Amino acid sequence: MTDFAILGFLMYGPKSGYAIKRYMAMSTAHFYEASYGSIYPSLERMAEAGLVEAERAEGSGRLKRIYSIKAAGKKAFLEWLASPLDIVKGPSLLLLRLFFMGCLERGDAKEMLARFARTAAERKEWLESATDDLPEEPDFFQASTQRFGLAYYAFLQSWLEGLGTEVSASAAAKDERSKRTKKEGRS
Amino acid sequence: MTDFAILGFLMYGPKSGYAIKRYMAMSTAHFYEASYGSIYPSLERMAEAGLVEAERAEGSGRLKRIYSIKAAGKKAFLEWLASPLDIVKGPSLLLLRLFFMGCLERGDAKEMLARFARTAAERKEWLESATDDLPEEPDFFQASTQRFGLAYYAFLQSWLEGLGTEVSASAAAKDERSKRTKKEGRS
DNA sequence: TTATTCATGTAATTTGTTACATGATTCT
DNA sequence: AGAATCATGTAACAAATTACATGAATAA
Repeated sequence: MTDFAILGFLMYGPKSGYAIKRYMAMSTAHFYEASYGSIYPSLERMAEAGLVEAERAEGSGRLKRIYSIKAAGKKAFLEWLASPLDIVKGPSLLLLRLFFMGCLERGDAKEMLARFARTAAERKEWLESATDDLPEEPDFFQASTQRFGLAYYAFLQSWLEGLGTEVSASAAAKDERSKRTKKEGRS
Repeated sequence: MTDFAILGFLMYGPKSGYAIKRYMAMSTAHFYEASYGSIYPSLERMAEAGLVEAERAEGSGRLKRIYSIKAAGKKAFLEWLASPLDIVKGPSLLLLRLFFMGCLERGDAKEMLARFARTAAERKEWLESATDDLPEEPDFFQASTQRFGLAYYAFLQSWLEGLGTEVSASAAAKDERSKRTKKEGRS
């Protein structure tokens, strides 16, 4: 995946490995980010494979590689972009937790749901305020990933809150039932 | 993560590695699944660490290990369950694609969005029909992961469709503008 | 009897992170 | 002069997948 993400950034112009990482941090951090430990080796591999080429920056004593995407790289990237996508691949930490929450007491479970909902709200706020220092104006689709994030966190928050009230409601219903049972037992 | 998922399944009773995999396929497949290559080594590791214990199934010639969770395992599992969670960790293939869709022609992009929306709808249908052969009645939270899946795919589908119509609308607006400009140019 | 399902395991590979090492350049 | 940022890279480790190898039990 790293390879294609890097190629994608290079589609918008030549960049150094360092710059690619900076771009990621500013624009895709909420759904994708790579470390130097994967960026530099990936660039080297792709240079060997002829997908990108490095230009040693002129003058300066220390090596400084500016990579640009080559025709083969563009082809590979566009093929990847158009290839079928298994839309929700990858494990969901959140759902895995949720799946096992029956192992907790109801009170603890409710608290956790509330905490998750709060986290979703916080992430949303963070994303709202993080529209700041983008290098260039994001294009329509780049901006849409931001908007997706906002919509998704909102969805998540309300869903988790809904689940929390359901848990309360079912607890109340259970209390109701057991009260009635006791009464009937006494009568 | 594998370790905790496995411990979670063992919380509901002793199981073989094979059975754990089967359970995953039937109940958590849409957000988490592990391979034998991670399940068996994980069980072995955890047995060494005293989190689980294996019982060789009686009689049968071939070895067959039924694992049960021990006190230390329960403790570790419950700690994990209650630990703070970075709610949306992990890269999103979908958003990465979306981010770079400006590299495509508008028509191709629209088509891709439509395809993604269709995939979401299909996943939803698949999930609806996959409520079939669960081993036991899922509890409230287990069932809620299923419901989350349905709600999420619905959200995804409508969001993607909305984005598609936005693309069309902006294309139409652009056409409008250029038409007007031409007219004004002529007048 | 033959195919399928049950059942366990390993080796190679993939893919990535973390932590470290190094040094140039620019701002204060 | 010193701190922060720019900049590249590697080695150790982690986590998991894929493909393979093996064989017992059971259903057709």
